[in-house]
Amino acid sequence: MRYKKIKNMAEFAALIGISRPTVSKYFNDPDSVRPSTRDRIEAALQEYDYRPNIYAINQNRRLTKTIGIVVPYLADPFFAEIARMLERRCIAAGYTPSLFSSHGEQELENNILDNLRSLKPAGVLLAPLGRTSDRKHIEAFCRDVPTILFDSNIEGVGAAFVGSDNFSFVLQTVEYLSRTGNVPCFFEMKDPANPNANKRRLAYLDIMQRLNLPPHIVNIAGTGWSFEEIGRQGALEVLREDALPTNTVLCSNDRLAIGFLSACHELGISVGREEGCAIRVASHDDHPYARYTCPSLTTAAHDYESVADCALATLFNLIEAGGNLAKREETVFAARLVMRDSA
Amino acid sequence: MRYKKIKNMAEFAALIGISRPTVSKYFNDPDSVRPSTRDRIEAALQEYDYRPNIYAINQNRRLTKTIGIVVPYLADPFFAEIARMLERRCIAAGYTPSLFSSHGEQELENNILDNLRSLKPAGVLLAPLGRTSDRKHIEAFCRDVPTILFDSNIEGVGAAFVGSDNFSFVLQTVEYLSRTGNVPCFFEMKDPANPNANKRRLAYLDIMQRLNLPPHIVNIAGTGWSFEEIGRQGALEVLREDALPTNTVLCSNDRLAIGFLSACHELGISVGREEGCAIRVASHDDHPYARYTCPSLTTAAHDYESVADCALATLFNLIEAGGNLAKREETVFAARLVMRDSA
DNA sequence: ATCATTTATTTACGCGCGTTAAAAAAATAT
DNA sequence: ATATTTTTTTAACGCGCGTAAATAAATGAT
Repeated sequence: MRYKKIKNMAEFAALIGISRPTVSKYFNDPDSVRPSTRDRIEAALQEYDYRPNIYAINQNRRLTKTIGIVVPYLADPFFAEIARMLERRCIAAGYTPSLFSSHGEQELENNILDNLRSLKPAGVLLAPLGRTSDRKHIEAFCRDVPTILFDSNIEGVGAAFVGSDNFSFVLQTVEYLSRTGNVPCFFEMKDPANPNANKRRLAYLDIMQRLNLPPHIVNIAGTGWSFEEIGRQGALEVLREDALPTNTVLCSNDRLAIGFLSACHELGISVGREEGCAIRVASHDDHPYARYTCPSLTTAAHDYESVADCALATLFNLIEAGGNLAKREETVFAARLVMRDSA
Repeated sequence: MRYKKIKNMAEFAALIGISRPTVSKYFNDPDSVRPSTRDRIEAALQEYDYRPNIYAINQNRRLTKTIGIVVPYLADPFFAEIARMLERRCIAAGYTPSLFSSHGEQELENNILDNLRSLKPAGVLLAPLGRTSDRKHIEAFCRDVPTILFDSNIEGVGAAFVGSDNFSFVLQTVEYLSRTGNVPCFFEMKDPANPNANKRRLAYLDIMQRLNLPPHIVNIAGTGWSFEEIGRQGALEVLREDALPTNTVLCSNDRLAIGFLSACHELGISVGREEGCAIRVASHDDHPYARYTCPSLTTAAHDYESVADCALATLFNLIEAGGNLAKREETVFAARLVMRDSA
């Protein structure tokens, strides 16, 4: 490869004696030019190292090949994992993903959407902050950019929603726990930052009522996204005061449960479903680390793969349909109970 | 706010009766226009909702306000955490961060750099794949874009390197372990994907020699980035065969250790520094979850904050200096031994 | 009121590319 | 060789903005 840096398409085209529009056509679709021309361009591409400026392309194309992905908190392994799957699928489909984290803040979420608008993405996969989102802002964004919501629904916003069925999560864990032992209490933050927490509490209350069981909610203090530490502190407090209403704990999510298990270990409380264990702990999400807690965590798993597949399939439909779907569909996937050793 | 969408700066300028170059000047630096003009623009900004297209800006400005951040694997909480810190600091400094994950693949790393070039970022913070990086490609990129390497060094590439001192990590753990009990063996993947693994093994061998202690390396199989599972499988095998050369295990990194602890729990092997425990396990990184393993993991901690601060400070210097530093400095931060319960 | 200074406007060009319409050239068919 | 079809070239404009130079207007000092 000769070292001669080429700064734009005109220069590259001149160098090989082909007109710029033809080269432009080639990059849009290599099959749209005559084979002999294609060969000359591709030979030159080996020789010199030129790549069209993707942002200049995006500025001009009606339909770009960029897909925006926005999650509320990327340092949460759950979102890191789903983002990873989405990115890989985008790349496989010939798109360029662009990933953003709102870091749990409304202002950042708004900024990210404003910047995304400039990017003119073909479509956007947005997992909103949820309760703390700026609904109007997101609505305005969705009017301009084909957007699929995932993980956390905002009624009527975006062209579709794909996520997990919180009711199914709680139904399976509650049903399993109460069938195999004592009735679970529900362990959660009083003022949770993550979007699905409220739905899970409501599901818990609803299910307990249906099963004609007494609900017990254990609210712990704490704000922000450090769920493990919040769970641990909350658990230490509750356990020390012996304030647990039952010996079976259902945590709102796995990160709280990780903190809970850590607290139990510190206090020498044995956790598990086996004979002789003091308490059972279960949870929701099947967080990437749930397999590696001690004891391993019994939890209701997201169908990560299906959510990722469906979200992207829906987005591609939306893009092909020119940005509008006949009706706003909400697709939710049921949980899969993963029985491990903690309950 | 009136609903009237404004598509570009010219339209916005016309609407308020100010020339476009003046509006452009305002967005570059609000203080560069007369207060009365500034007020009119800002009043209009309340009224209508217009934001300049950041990618069009980047195409034209010599110095953009974008900073690229590239990490080898974002679903690894270590990288997620350092990326989070870097992003927040960029935003605080008035820059727009753009985050990318190489997903452990050379081809993706190369693509990301190619796209970043189009973005014309003011600077880039790159944590390369390391051994599996395409050195020439990264070198070529660094010639065009002011780049600071972090986490994993590539000799002579980039304007500077900021990271952690692997030798210091291993020195502290080995010293501590051998002082307080048996000599540690070194538990690692035979063919590790993460960049710092080799340096840690070499440091271990070096330190053991200096201390005149017999080195033992336990190599386990496995490829890819699922370190917890690899560590768990490896540990199960080694423990079942009773092939551990000593009762003290030093894992190359915390993720392997998490898997190791999980295996111990499965096999009913007690881990800890207390009397009566069968083995001790220590590790390196102070992974966000190291605090929550059972028992909590004794490890050598990265100085995340200092690495993030220094990497950005160096990058800002580089940017101010116009893209060239007098000499290529390598800054490494020492580890901090975090004594918890596992060793 | 006059002159000097600061700030704003006009005009025009550039960034790197997409896109279109008309004209020219090349390939294919007859 | 001629007519027909396909492909490429030429020329020109647009995207949304930065920037520079020349000119005009507003401000401040005297």
